[in-house]
Amino acid sequence: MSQHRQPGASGRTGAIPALPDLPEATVSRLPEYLRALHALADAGHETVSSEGLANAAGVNSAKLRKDLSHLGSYGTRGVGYDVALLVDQISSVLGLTQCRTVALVGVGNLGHALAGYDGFANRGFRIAALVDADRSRVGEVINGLVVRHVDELPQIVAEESISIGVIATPAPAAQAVADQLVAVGVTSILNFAPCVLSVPDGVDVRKVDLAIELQILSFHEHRKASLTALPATGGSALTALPGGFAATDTQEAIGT
Amino acid sequence: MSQHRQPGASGRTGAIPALPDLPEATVSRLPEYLRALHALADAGHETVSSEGLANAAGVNSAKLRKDLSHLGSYGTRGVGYDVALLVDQISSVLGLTQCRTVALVGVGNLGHALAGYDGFANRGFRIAALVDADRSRVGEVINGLVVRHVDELPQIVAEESISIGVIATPAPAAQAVADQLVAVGVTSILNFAPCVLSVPDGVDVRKVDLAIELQILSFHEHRKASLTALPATGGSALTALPGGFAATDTQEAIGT
DNA sequence: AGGTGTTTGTGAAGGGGTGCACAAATCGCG
DNA sequence: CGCGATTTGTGCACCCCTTCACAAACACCT
Repeated sequence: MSQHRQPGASGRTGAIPALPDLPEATVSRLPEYLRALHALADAGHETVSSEGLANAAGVNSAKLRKDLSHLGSYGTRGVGYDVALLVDQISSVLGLTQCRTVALVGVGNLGHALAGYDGFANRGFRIAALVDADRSRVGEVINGLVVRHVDELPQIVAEESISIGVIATPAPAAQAVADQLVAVGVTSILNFAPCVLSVPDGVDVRKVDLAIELQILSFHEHRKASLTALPATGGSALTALPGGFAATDTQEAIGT
Repeated sequence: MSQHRQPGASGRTGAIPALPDLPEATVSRLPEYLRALHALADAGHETVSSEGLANAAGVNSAKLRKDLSHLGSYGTRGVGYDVALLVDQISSVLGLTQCRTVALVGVGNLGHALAGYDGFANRGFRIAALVDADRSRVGEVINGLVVRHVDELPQIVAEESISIGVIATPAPAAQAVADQLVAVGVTSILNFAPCVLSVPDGVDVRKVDLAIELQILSFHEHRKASLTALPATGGSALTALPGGFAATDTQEAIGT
């Protein structure tokens, strides 16, 4: 967090949704709750207890209740939460009531897969434009979309109201692409390139680095191997590896 | 963290590496430091100051120093850190001195891209096996590897010493695949399927959900739009939110 | 209506992470 | 050899987050 929000700045009662200024940790878990709720709705459940939803989302039930309490009181004591109501509430808070359009830059190996990934459309995102800096790829059709040149970004943003830019280029090209996205008014970027982007204030960048995830797993694997190789100091339960970060913080990040 | 380690259990001086029991937040940042260090080494730098490395990794310099201090004192006051030495140290701590082999399950859209992603090989990981449950895909050659059936996992693990399993299947199939991986002895899983996996203690699962990242961005986008629509109570700066959270987080991992 | 059982919402305690600010340590130079 | 400049390593205070535990609230049954 680069800066803390000033304490009273969000009070502002009277506005339409009255933004509750959610803790960042809560925001990062809301999408997981939403996914679990959709699954429960598909399974026919009309209400869920905090315990049930917490299990489906892989978190502690107390944590779930506190998270939801930040959105307001949408549960009924003795009964639980109304699934449909909660879906609407969380969707609204996340800004998913309107379908958000995404521009994807870089149609290499990874970009190709992202362009065809159906997990986006299922959850309220529409890839509206494919862009690449390599003119030899311009014109190629992927999943019904024509690849356009990165220089056309201004027109593209004018045509479709792009709200998020996804960077799937090689690392050396990423910063230039980010600059171009910012220049045409994009204020949210999802970066798959393994490098740090520098952007002006007001622009959000989230980074996903597939290799980093593997390296973190490698660390734990390494540690587990070292421990089991030791003659067991005094604790006998080393085989079970009580240690654990097993499924907790894991099982949901990107949390960390 | 599902459980805390008992206070004195890790002291155990005398073992070969003397595992320092790193904070989880530090572990999630080490890969980013490693990437930045490689870039610096390629650029010809032999030493870096904490300030320089922190900038390259997108973190605070004090945080970086504290993180590195957990590994031991490998810096020289008044000079900085030896790049090559630090690369070796971090690689060693992360267990990257040996090349780790990965089995990838699910060669659909996403799996296909992961199989061809060169970011893995570059950083010490080798995809040693491609596996799918769909027999119509078995035999297909991707990036020089033949797709094999998931039932062959026992033989595959016997041939290659698999240390990490990557699940890139649709959500409904993920749990069954995880069970099979665990059954053949895999204790680290990277899960791209949008669902919660349940695994026994001792098995680490990290989850990467591309749609969740977009939803988190959507929230901030939504909030920014609501705020700018307001007459601005007092705060004008919206804060870029460059920092992030553990694992897959903003501008640095996942993160978390 | 009243009692009982269930579940939410939250106060409070504790742990962990972050960042400031400074002392200790090292280098280079006169 | 001593001094100043530079940079690391870390004690400390603060803040956020997590978790426990419990009172308040609601539904259902008799």
